[in-house]
Amino acid sequence: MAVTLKDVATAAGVSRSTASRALSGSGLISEETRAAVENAARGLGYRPNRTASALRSRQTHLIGLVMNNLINASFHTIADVVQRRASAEGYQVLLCITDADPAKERSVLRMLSEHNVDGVVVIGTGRNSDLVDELMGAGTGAVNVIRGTEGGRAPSVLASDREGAHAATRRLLELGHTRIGFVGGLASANSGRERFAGYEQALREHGLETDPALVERGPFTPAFGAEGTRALLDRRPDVTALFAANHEAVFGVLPTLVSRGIRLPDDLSLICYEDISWLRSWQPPVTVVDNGADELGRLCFDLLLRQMRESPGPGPGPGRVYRVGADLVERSSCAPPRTSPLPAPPPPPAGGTRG
Amino acid sequence: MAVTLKDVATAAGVSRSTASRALSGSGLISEETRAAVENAARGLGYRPNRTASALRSRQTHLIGLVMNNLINASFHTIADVVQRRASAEGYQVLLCITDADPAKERSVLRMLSEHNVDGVVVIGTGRNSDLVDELMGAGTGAVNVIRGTEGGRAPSVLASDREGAHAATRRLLELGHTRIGFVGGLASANSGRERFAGYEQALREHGLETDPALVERGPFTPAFGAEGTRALLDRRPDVTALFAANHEAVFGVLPTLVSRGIRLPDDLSLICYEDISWLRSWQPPVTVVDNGADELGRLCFDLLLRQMRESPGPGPGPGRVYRVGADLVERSSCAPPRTSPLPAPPPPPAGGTRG
DNA sequence: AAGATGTATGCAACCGATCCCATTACCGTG
DNA sequence: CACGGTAATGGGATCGGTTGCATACATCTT
Repeated sequence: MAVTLKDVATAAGVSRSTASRALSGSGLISEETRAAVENAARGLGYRPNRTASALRSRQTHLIGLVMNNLINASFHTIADVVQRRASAEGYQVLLCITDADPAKERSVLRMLSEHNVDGVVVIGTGRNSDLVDELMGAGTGAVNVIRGTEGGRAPSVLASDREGAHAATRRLLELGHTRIGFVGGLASANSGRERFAGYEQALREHGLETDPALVERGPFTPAFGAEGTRALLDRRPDVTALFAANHEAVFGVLPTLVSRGIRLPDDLSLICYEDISWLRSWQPPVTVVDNGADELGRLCFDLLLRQMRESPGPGPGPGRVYRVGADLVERSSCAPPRTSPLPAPPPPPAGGTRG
Repeated sequence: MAVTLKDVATAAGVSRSTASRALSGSGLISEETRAAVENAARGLGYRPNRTASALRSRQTHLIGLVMNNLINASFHTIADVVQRRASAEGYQVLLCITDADPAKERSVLRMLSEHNVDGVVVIGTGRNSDLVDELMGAGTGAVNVIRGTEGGRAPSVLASDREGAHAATRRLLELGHTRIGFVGGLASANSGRERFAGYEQALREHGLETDPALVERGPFTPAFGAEGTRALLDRRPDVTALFAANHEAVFGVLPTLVSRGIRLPDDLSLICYEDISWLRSWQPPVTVVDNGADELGRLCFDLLLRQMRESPGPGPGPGRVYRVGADLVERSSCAPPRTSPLPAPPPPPAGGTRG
């Protein structure tokens, strides 16, 4: 039904091989035959069959993008960047969502191998390095992002969670804050652990000890952000600055501050992790740590592309680790500590009346 | 290098055809040969080569997902749902981002055709129905979501923007509001047009005329949401309710209300379009119109699956249009109109001091 | 002028699974 | 016993490009 290379060859009066070489640009072809073939192809509306091409040439121009979910902002930023870079280089992206379920991850990696992808980007998963190594053994490229594998052959592109948290905390200390609250993720997550470590390190370097009463750690949810903030403010009303260590929590932290009538930066200073777009349009614009999600995406695809272009694959040694820096983006949510107490906690939910 | 069907066949002592039938489950196979082949396959770690299978059987088990961007919440919700449903049915998703650029769209659709995808989901684009029709002519399935094509053969799954906006506005009217502000998208976007129409219709049905001073329309950005809200509040301080007609604007609307010390629902009632997760954890939780993004995703994939399972494709008539309802999700941001004026506009940015 | 390079092209195998068709084996039945 | 029918399997073409090798002819070398 569809126009095949054979049709083009016939129309141009050459053999299939010649037509193939003319269109792929490889091999020796006279300028006139090339033109003839190209005209014939255009005239017939020829579309190369990539499946057939992939079968023979062992290049599918497909890459797999394996991630826990599409909701997390860093994840879909990376997905976005990888997709754009890939398509600019003639690769298509197979989107795979695993819900952080190791069994799904394994089945997805098997699937990708059956589809003969040329490369794999694995976001935020330090697991299954055995399957990834197996893929690499078969000549497939692979890169880990956000989380690396221990001892796997694939290179890793990691964020600088500890450094970012350290910079944020130090900035607050420099402004004169000494009672800095931490609202962030559990130690069970790598990023939660690292960011807390950065926070503690900055305090230590400033001669302060971590005060457990100033620390709220819990799941990566807005609900926890709200709850944790409330608890922290109630327990330590003398807190003068807050470090919100992940953007999911921020969705809970900010509304809670608002509902208590706490104004930034006069009543409280706030720094958030990850540069979510709406933190820019917040009143006032919120100072954030940009974890470099764009750069993570760019770098990891470039590493993958390099692997895919080199013939066989890298040596058997463990994959190199690359770091992408985190930047403190100063906006207007930080100031020196306030001198008077925080506004009173909110009045009990009164029905529709106002003072 | 890799284990092929031939190896499995040899190991099991049968021919390639028999091995193929045994593994694919089609055709007549004795129970014992099937078991023998399956054991051989397992033993050798056989992975079917989907590229080869696709070439011969003309089924790639790939579907294309074409969308403007990954950032828009409805879009990535739909992408998420489609990906999950697809992978549950053994299909993989090729992610294509077009930035709403018609030229990119066309090149993406051509690319998908070259990759021989079994189906295509086109989100939020009413264009290029010619290329989509061409795909369908070649036996590929296709579905439009959010926006349909005029006269194209692919079915469309549309949201109920007008009805949703109508329901929201009516709810505010029922509470007794008569000065209801509209902050939303330009008429150049379909959703902007439809939602505004629903707003106007509800007012009309209530015997009210649209007051241009209460309407702010602009780009789908937080910046416009903030700016529009400020302008509207300044122009009409007697406004008692606000309908924020898209979630991008909401990111600007809410902070602006907060910065003016306007409390929900006592000072102002607010309804937002699209059920973004953090509107649930806002203080107070915000009443929203859920445009049914999940259901849009589910339905459009089911329609696609049906097409892909039916042999050739639908008749030549124009594609059917399906509607997914919009639900008003009542939370706590709405109340009867206030009786006293709004709090005064914010003080000029004073440097660090507070009353 | 004969041999050595080099350029342009065709032939045919090939990638790995699928599937039409032929073949064989085995059953029941008139 | 011959014959029709069905179940199970093998043979080999096929999907549509790609690619190694052979071939043909032109150009260059000494």
